[in-house]
Amino acid sequence: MTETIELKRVGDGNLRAQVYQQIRLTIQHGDLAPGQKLVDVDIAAQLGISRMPVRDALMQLVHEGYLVGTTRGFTLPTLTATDVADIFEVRRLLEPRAAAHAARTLGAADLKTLAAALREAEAAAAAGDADRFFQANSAFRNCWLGAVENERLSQTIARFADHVLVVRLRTLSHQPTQAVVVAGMRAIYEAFVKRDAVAAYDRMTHFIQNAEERFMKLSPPAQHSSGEGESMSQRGKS
Amino acid sequence: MTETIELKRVGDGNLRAQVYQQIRLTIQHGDLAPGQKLVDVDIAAQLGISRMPVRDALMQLVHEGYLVGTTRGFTLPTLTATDVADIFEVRRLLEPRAAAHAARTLGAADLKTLAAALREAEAAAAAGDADRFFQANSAFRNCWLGAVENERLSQTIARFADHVLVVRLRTLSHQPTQAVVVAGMRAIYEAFVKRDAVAAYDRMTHFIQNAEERFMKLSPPAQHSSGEGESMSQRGKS
DNA sequence: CGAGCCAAAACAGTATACACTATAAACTTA
DNA sequence: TAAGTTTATAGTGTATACTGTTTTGGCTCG
Repeated sequence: MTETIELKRVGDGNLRAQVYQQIRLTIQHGDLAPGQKLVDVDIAAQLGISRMPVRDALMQLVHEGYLVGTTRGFTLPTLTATDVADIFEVRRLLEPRAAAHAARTLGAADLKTLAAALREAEAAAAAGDADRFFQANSAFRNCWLGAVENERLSQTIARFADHVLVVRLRTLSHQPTQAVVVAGMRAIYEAFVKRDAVAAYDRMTHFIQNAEERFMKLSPPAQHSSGEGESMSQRGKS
Repeated sequence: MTETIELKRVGDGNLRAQVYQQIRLTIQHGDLAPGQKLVDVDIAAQLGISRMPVRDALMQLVHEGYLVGTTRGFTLPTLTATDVADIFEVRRLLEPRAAAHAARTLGAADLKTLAAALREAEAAAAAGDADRFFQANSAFRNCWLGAVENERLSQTIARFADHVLVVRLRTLSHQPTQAVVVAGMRAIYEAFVKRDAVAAYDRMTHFIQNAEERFMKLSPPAQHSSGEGESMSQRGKS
């Protein structure tokens, strides 16, 4: 309402999928104010389509944890420290294994992409450009994750990583954190180049532990589930 | 069409959630023929409601992997050997850790429930009642999974376990398999009773490995993603 | 001046109707 | 008789309209 986000349809076929993609990219890019309300009818009007596809897309995003559906519009979830800890626990379990897989399956082209993303991240860190750094980081992760042959594994990781990434935008502006992240990326990259699955596993473990520590240290602590923060109230689950 | 499944609304709040629950239970219980087509308008007529809530529920189930949405109705996915292997890999990563958690947090009432489920499973196995065995198995799992304090972890596990469980119905009728499963349940239960997180971790690891082996050995092998089996063609994902 | 209540607006849930697409079956032709 | 084409039907995708609920703002009463 107060600040209409610009949305454009991305050609993909299904309207629902288009809207879904668009909103998700908007969220991932951080173009969404923390308290911003996403209202289906508004977005529909902005896109010149009806409410239904928008509504479907929003509900899918809610189900995936990108949004929370309150009684009054959809909005970004405010992750508590517990939420973040939970997500990082799952990531710790999954990502090292996935990295080990990737060490086996990454192609030469992928390694080139990773190298480019790594350089980009270093440049962005040196320039203090948080946004570029964020993008390079995502590119790096998407690349090696794409090489993991277990689709369910990589998709699950991508989802959970995205959840914290939304909040992590803040800590990623922090200069020392950027340095730590770059070092971790480089270590992982080198393991990939050597096709050393064990090293990839270990370094990814280390990387995630570091990321969590950094996050916990720097996060503006919306402490444990006090009555205020709405946290993640999943609805209608088993 | 040919065989209308009986559906009843379960009181929970909004229609979408009710329908979702109902269909999911139907799937989990195995009351759905492998080739059965789920058509929104049919279900809607059967429940005396409109298509929309049914459609939403079906799409949610598709997104969660319980169903696949073809151009002609929704149907059960036919998991290939690769699919099953992928799912078991994720389960191997997640469940031992979750079991270790549960060993710490399970209450006395929970242990009673687990003991009851275990006895029930043993009785069902002795009687050769595959259906009862299946139910007891689910009760056991849901109980300890409910005690895991990391919601995201337990929900992710529940989902993946359900996916193979649908297909596992077949192997679970096999007498020797039932014996193996019961032995595994008992081992895990005893670790829980002793509140031994390490033992719970190890035994769960062993249990899942066993389950996978059993499955692979007995499964009517819809082999690797040949052109025929439609497998899991997720639509509109990243 | 503050608190409680009532009314109106905003927004999600649900229903119905229409359009478009893909699949399958039937008919025609070679 | 077989193969290709066309048509019909089944089923999803999208739109619009309506209803119920919750929240917010204003008004009145204490």
